[in-house]
This record gives sequence, C-alpha cells and structure tokens, in this order.
Amino acid sequence: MNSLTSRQKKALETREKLLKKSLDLFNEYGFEHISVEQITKACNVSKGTFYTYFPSKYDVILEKFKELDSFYSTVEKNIDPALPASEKILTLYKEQMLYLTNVVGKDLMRTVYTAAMTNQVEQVHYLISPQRKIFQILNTYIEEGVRDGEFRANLELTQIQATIQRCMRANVYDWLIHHEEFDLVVEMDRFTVVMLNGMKMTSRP
Amino acid sequence: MNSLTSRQKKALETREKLLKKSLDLFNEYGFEHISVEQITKACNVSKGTFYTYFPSKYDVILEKFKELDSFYSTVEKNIDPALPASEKILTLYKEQMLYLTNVVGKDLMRTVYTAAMTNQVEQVHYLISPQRKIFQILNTYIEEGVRDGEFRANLELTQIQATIQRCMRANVYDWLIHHEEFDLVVEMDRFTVVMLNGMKMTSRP
DNA sequence: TGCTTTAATTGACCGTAGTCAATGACTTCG
DNA sequence: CGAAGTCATTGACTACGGTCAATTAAAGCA
Repeated sequence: MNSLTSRQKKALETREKLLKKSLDLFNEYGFEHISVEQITKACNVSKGTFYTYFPSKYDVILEKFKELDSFYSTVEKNIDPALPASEKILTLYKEQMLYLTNVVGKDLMRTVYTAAMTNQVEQVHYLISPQRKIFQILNTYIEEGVRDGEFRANLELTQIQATIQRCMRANVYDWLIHHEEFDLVVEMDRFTVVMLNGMKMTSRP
Repeated sequence: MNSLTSRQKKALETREKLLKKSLDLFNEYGFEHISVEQITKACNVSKGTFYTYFPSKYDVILEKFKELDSFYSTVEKNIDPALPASEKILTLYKEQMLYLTNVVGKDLMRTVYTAAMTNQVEQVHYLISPQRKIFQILNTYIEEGVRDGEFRANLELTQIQATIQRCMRANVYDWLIHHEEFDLVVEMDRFTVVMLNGMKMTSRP
C-alpha cells in the first residue's frame, strides 16, 4: 500500500532528519547561533542537500511555526459559546499570548516577523495568510459580533477583521523590540480592550 | 576659529563621504543590493574604514532616518492648536504616513524595522526612543486630551501614549509585509480612528 | 628638529548563507 | 537485462558582513 519507491522514502527521511535536527539545535542554542553547516554535519549530509528541501534557513522555522499554529483548535474548544464576541476574542488572544510567551518564544517569533518583511516573494506571507487557524476562529467571532449587533454596523466586516488581526501583530512586534519589562499578555489585553471598545455599538458614531 | 586639526578634518570628510555615498547608492539600487565593499570602493577607502565610522551597514540608514525625523517639527507648526486632541493626532499621523509613503519609502523603513528586532543591544532602539520628535509632539497632544477630559481618565497617561504609538508601528509593519494594495494613509486613519474612539469619554466605561 | 604618542587607515582574514555543475545511484521501459 | 532518464546528493565556490593586527602619518612635546 506504500506507494513510495525506496528512493522517495530515503529522500523523505533525509528531509525529516534535517527538520528535526534543525529544530532541536535551534531550541538548544538559538536560531542565530546555529549555522546550516552545523545542521548538515549533524545529519551527515552535505550543505547542498539542506537547500534541496528548504528554500532558506528561515523556512525551517516557518514550518515549525505552522505546526504550532494548530494549537489554537484546542483553545477554541475551551471557549464558552455563550460569551459575547468581544469576550471570546479577548480570551483567544490571551491564550495565544500565553502560548507565544511560554512555548513558542521570542527567538522563533523574531525569525518569523523578520522573514515576513525580508522574503520579497510575490506570495503572501504565512503571518497574514487567511489559512491560519487563528484567523479563521477570530473571523467567526467577529462575524458573530456583527450579526448580533455588538459591533458597529457602519464598519465593513473585512475591515474589522483586518483591524483586529493587526492588533495582534502590533503587540507581538512591540514585544519583540522591547527587551524585558514587556508582558505580552497584559499589553495585548489592554490594547485590544480599547480597540474593541472603539467598535462597540454603544460608542459614539 | 576652526579648532579642528587637519587630521580631524580629514576624518570628518571621510565619514561624510561614506555617509553621502551610501545613501546615494541605497537610494538608487536599494539597501539590499549594495555591499559595504561597493560603498568603500566608490569612496576610495578600505572596508575597515567604513566600520570605524559606522557600527554596521544598518546604522547608516538609521542616521538618515533620524535626520528625516526632524520633518515632524514642520508638521506640528501647521496643525491648528484649536482642534481637539484626537483630530491633532489624526492629522499628525496622516502627514507622517504621507511622508513615509512618498519620501522615506518602504526600503528604508523595512531596514529600520528589521534592525529594531535584530540589534540585540541593551540600548533601546531609536524606533521606540522617547527622543523621537514625533513622540514628543504626540505626547503633548495626548496630555492635552487627558487634561481637557477628551480621553477617559481611568487610563494612565503613559499607557495611552504607549498605545497610540503602537498604532503607528502596527500600521507601518503591516504596510511593510503587504505587497501593494495597502494604502498606509488610509489604513492608519481607519485604525487610529477606532482606537481613539475607544478612548473617548463618551464610550461606555 | 627629532623623538614619542595617538589615531586614521588598510586589507587579509573569518564565518556564514546560498548556488550550481557534476556525480552516481535508483527507476523506467524496451 | 541493459540503456536512457531521473533526481537526490555532493562540495567547491561566490558573495557578503564584519574583525583586527599591522601600517602609516599627523600631533604633541622636549
């Protein structure tokens, strides 16, 4: 039933080996302190092989980042459907920020945020891709809030979505450029509370 | 009257030559496409000399950026003091975004925003330095708004300031990672309007 | 004037990201 | 089976940012 030739199997193994070793080394010593050659030596392959599987050193990290993104499905399940949309959004963000702070880490995030600016590919960067689980969840909450009249109706749905997503990047970016004394969870909450407040029906027109 | 020795004069000339040539070349070919060696060759000095005057390639750009920052003094003078604080803030930001779009450019801004994350110096990056003219202006407007009861009093002044400054970076960063179809002036305005609205006295508590 | 001190300048050198023509092992097909 | 084709793999190579011990020439001083 395994339709892979021995060649393809081996290739896949090589790729997996490189991916795993990269992430292990990055985790232990930090992204900036590990060279591609160190990775390939640790895997007993040549440098060129690394580049047949990954367009650049950054893309390994991106792969990890995408994998981590699946975490948000779990969060969604734990959010009470009865809460108002704005509360759901705040809870989701709070969980995300805790996760970034405690699990993902500044080092990985810095890499992703840098690559998003640097990689001048025509393609949309994953950081703002509608594919991201967290955006899909977020967008359903926002649709809910608009439908239930919680948010002002004179705002376009897509604009509200873009705005709230931008809040996330705003706080993460500021977290990345501050050294210490920046509690991502607290800052995100403060910021988003004001933002959501500015969208409420009860605000002045 | 000129208290500089011929040696010091020459050194300063070398620095100026490097600075000017760097910026010219960056402007014409883009930061990423110009190497330090190209710059020094064009100035008939060695590579090492470049590094006696600038800690890194990025710092040349930062120097330009700081210089450009003085632009905001001019803007301040053209803002009607009678306007409410929120209007002043919106006008200031609008002028800034026009300036970034039309004069400063994405290339330079990308460099500054990348360096802010990368340069892991203990020192606070200029991007968030209270020294920046634009922040000083902004802060006086915010103080005004709080004093006049335009903004909610249950918010700390420094927190309001941090929040509004973060709005700026939020939109600039998103501008940098979007390719085309992102009007910085429009996006900044939309975003900040909602944010300011969330801070107004007339919003729900 | 000539000796010592100071500081600008040099360029060979290092480490690293990324490239690519060449290799040869594996697959496909007559 | 053997020839032709495919593709994973190699490692020497380029390009670049950044470093530093050595050089050189101006400044300070007796």
